[in-house]
Amino acid sequence: MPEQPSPDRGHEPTLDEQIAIYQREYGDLDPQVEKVVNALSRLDRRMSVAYGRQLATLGLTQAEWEVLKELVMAGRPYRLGPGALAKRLGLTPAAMTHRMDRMAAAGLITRERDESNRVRVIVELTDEGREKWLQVMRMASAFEEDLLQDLSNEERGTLGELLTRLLRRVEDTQPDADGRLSDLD
Amino acid sequence: MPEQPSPDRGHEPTLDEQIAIYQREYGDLDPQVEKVVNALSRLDRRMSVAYGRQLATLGLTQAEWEVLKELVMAGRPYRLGPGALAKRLGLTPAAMTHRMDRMAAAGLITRERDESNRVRVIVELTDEGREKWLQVMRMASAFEEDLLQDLSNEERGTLGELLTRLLRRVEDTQPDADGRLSDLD
DNA sequence: AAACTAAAGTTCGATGCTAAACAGTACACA
DNA sequence: TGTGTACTGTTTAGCATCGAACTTTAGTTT
Repeated sequence: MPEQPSPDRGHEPTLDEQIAIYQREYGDLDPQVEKVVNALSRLDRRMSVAYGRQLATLGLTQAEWEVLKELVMAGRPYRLGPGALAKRLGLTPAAMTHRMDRMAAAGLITRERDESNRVRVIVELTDEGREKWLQVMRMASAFEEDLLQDLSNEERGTLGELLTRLLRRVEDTQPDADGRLSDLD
Repeated sequence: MPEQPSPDRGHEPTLDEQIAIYQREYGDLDPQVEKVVNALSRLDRRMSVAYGRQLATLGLTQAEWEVLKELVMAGRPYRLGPGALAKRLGLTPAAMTHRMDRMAAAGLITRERDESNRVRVIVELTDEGREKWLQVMRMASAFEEDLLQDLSNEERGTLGELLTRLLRRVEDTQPDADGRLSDLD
């Protein structure tokens, strides 16, 4: 088992280690700024992975969850056209067509033509789809509460406020371009 | 141009609007927690998009950037095997093979057999690859500094500390499983 | 030595995505 | 009435990825 002289430890560096490396390789960095940005990025990644695992236990893919979420957010009767969905999710209409095929086959949505304008299609959440959404929300809110459990109420407020200010800044600086922005809240 | 009676406003809800909708559709939510989690998620998305745009102006894809970053992080002489890269980036070895093909063709890396163990391959950053990395770092650090410009030094410290605590929490709770975790710091 | 075992990387088939070409419907205007 | 134009959703071709089978090499065992 020759692994002694091998130059490969498969070990991910800690946040502080990573910042130290960046500073060594590129002097002109503010460690405080790097810490915020990299912590943010790592945190989001870990959350996405955790989320993905929870979805898998319910037999859902990330793609399906995104669509469910948008339909619920649209409010009753939980209807939206494929085009609107595609725009909200930042997908091409082509991708949406295929996603609908799969989700309709899985019984999460129905798809029918709009009789008042036969070019349009109406995608509607099924009862089963809505039930899945509720199950995910239960798991997700428990996970999120657990994630923040070490923070006091005041700290949660502070964090929310600081993040909101950053968000406003980036939204002002980098306007939407299209409508293409999605995530897995 | 018939768009008046259309049920589709392509408009993304604000953070507060979104949280209000969630509460309407699913009562059992802590708005403070939702605010933190959703702001985090939105922020990361916006940053990724901004980052992707900057990379594009340098003629780089996100995929290429990830590989450049890992090679530099490995330190001089900026060498790593495809397997180690794949693990760090959370890709299958198969995907790595193709990425290498493209990046070698683009002159960002070289790929040669390890003569001391002819099953292994050594991927090494070219001077051009390193130069690209530096260019990206210059743009990125400017962007990050701009993003945080509204926060005082003290606020930056507080934010970094709070995020770090969240990160520690999630790392303890959701151990790595594999080595598969990457991001675009 | 000869044969197992383990490990690294590549090749192969299938999936989901994008971009671009396409087809069908509704409204405007002559 | 007929033609033009805009808008929707689907189809097609190409690409990146994954999972699994395969090839080559190194070390281990007998």
